Amino acid sequence: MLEERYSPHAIEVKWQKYWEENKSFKVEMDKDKPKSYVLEMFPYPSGNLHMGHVRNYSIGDVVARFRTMKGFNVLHPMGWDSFGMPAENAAIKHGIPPKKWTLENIANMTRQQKALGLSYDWDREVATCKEDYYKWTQWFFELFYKKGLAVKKKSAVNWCDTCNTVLANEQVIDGKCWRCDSVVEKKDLEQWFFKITDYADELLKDLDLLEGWPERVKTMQRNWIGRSEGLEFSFEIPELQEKVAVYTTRPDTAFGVTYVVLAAEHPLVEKICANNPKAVEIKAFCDKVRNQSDIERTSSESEKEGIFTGVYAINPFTGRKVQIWITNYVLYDYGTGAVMGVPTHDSRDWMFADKYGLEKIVVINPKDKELKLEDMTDAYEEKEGVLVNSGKFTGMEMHEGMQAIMDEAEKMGIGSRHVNYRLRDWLISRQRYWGAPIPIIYCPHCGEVLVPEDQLPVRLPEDVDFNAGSVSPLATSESFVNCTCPKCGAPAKRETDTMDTFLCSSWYYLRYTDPKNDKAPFAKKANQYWGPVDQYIGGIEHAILHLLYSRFFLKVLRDAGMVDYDEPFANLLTQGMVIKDGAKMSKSLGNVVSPEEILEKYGADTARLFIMFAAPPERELEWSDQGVEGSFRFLNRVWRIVYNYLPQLEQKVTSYDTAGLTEADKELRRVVHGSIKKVTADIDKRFNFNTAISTMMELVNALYAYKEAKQEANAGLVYEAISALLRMLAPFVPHITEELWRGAVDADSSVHAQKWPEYSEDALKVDNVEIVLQVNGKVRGRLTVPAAATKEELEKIALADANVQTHIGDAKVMKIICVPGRLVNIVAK
RNA sequence: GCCGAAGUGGCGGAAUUGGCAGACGCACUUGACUCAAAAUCAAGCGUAGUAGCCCUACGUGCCGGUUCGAGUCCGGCCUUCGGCACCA
Repeated sequence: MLEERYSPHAIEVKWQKYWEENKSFKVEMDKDKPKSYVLEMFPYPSGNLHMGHVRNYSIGDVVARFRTMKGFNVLHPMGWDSFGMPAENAAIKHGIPPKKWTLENIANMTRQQKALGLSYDWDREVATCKEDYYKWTQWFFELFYKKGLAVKKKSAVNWCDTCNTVLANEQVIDGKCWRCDSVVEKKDLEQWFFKITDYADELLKDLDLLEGWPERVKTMQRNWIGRSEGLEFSFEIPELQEKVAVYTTRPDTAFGVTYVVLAAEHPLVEKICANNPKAVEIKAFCDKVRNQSDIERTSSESEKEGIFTGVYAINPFTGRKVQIWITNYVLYDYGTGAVMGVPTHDSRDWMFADKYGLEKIVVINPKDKELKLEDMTDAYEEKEGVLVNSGKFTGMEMHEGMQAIMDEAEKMGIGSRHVNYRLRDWLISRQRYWGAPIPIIYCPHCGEVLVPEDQLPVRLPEDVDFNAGSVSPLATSESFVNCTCPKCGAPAKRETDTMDTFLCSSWYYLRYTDPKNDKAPFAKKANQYWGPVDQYIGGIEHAILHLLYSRFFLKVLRDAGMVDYDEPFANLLTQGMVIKDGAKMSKSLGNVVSPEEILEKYGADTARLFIMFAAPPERELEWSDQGVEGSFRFLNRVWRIVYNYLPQLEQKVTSYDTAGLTEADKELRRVVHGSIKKVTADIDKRFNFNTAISTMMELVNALYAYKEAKQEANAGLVYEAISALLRMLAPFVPHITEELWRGAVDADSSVHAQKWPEYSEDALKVDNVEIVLQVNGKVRGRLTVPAAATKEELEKIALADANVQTHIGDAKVMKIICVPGRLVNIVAK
């Protein structure tokens, strides 16, 4: 029996319990049904859900429930990205073991998620910190290792002193640590890398396949990968009997080279210093540059500095002797770590040449004029022009010259065409405790040895000192470090670093397809059925990090034959932030609204409805307490109208005779079917949940208007309207619709097990339409005409209109434009 | 500097293919109900002119263009947000 008043808490608890006990959202493979894999980015178990989570999960839940009703077999799982620093910090600060802290947080956040009424298959839950998960993370490390994609190498890496660990390039934002904002230092260390650069070209190219991704995210990834094409060629250094290779994207300016610059770390520096009277000075300069932080070094505003080495190189194209300099503005780890200096056509070189009085030669002229050095105030960098002062290439158009000079370099054997990427290899080792240990053993005889597969997982020890400093806390556990070599049995030592948590999250979406498998990370069959993710939903902050790493991971697995598609996420929706008073919710601003507080006051359905209604999903969402109030009001309105129509619904009349409908009936029927058409398209094609909801509000308004109409309600029509309304609202507000469905439509079935409603074209038809009368494009009147009116009839009616005639006045009618069903426009002069 | 997204009432936002700008909601105003208030139901609500309706003019960041007709298309700017940036 349906209560007269809507009381959210009682019904929400009731249906949540029912769904849980009945495992209502459990799914299995079913070859007879089309599948859909809907996934929200799994959270870090920080302890409490925030509004961003609620938004993320509400969007996912609407999509999942909608597709289920549309007949898809929907995979909609949830899990935990549960390794990471906060757990370790809790251990350091409060002495709570990371595992305990993490599991308690997971328990609390799971409770909060369940209170939102989300349709997850909880049997598929994964947590990356659990042994049955990180065992496979380690297994993947071994796979990458065997394929030569996991390598240990020494290089200058990013070090965060606050977090006591190295960081990947992607985790350094503006020279600062992504997590704690401390300035990152460079350190020369031997570390484990994943060779993501091997896949740079494919990661770039395949972005074109991702039609269902936002342009913004693809652009960010393109920028990050940073592909450039150019020429790599060498200058001879006769006095050292050496060569120095440079990389340039402007080979057309090769005849304008007046000097060569090296990065301070360049290996030639040492040779240059041997028997060099300026050796002490040069070394001091290089030390100074190397000690600058990345921020100082790479800021384009900072002063360019350099020192002349006293050594010369020969430009292979001109035979000219040019000075070799060392500077702070050349990056050692991009290209060859050395650059040719062309002051006239590169503004950085211009500044440098000005400062140190180096020669300038014009080698490109704009198409229509001649450059004169004395008139120039900066380099000419435009991408069009004609070569001059360039030997046999003089007179060539710039792009033609570029190709010709590259051909020449290849012919001369001094260089070749080359592609460079900004993307660097992914540094995956971390000197931290709460992560998956790297499954490597160092043996004094055999060297680096993988832990045999049957000995995985390498378990995290518990007897560690979390304040170990610049080494991983794992190094303080004797029982962990000391082991025997799997190959020769000699005493050996374990690797003590753990893996970047982004590695754990690079494959979790695959585990969901087969979460309990203890023979493999997932069965190929399960993945063939469920994969790839059809709709991925998450924050834009992962545009590069997680989304790039996952794409890389999947391509490696594809090449290993484990999956047979190219991209992990076919469609991506990046939701906007939830803000209040114009700013991101934060403790320091005091503008945080906690989900629990809203749930307590209004219930989950109101919270979900408001979040879906207040803004389109990709945009920022401005929190409004009054808006929440409005959503609550709407749900009450829905409740009341259903309650009001109980007498009609109880007759169980489920059909009606279309011939016997009154005008009011027809109008309601038209709104019902029009709503079904629009709501379906808004959810399915456009993800415009806000307009879907506004359409349903209009439907509710129409039901109120129908109630006011001076006639008896048509029970069959009312049944159709209420039944469609509840089904369409069900993905958004699952509890209230379930209660109303069972109480007013069908006590024995769940609204969530129903088919999505369908509309009939026939019901959309109208007898009369209102058309707009225009004179010269301006609206001068409105008329209701039969929908079937012909062009000729419309023209006649339009010309007869009094106001239209006033506006035509004495002018002559030139022509009449008729858009049936919309307007008549009279062009008069 | 390069790349991307966006600019519409007091506010959040609609207008999907070039065809009535402002759907829906919030806020506000009024009426009904009530002793009263809340809740609810009904109505109004871009700006200006008009007591008021009708009506008229203006109105989607700015300037221009195409078109019978432009929030929407084209050219040129401005502003805001986001990404990359000494990447040769």
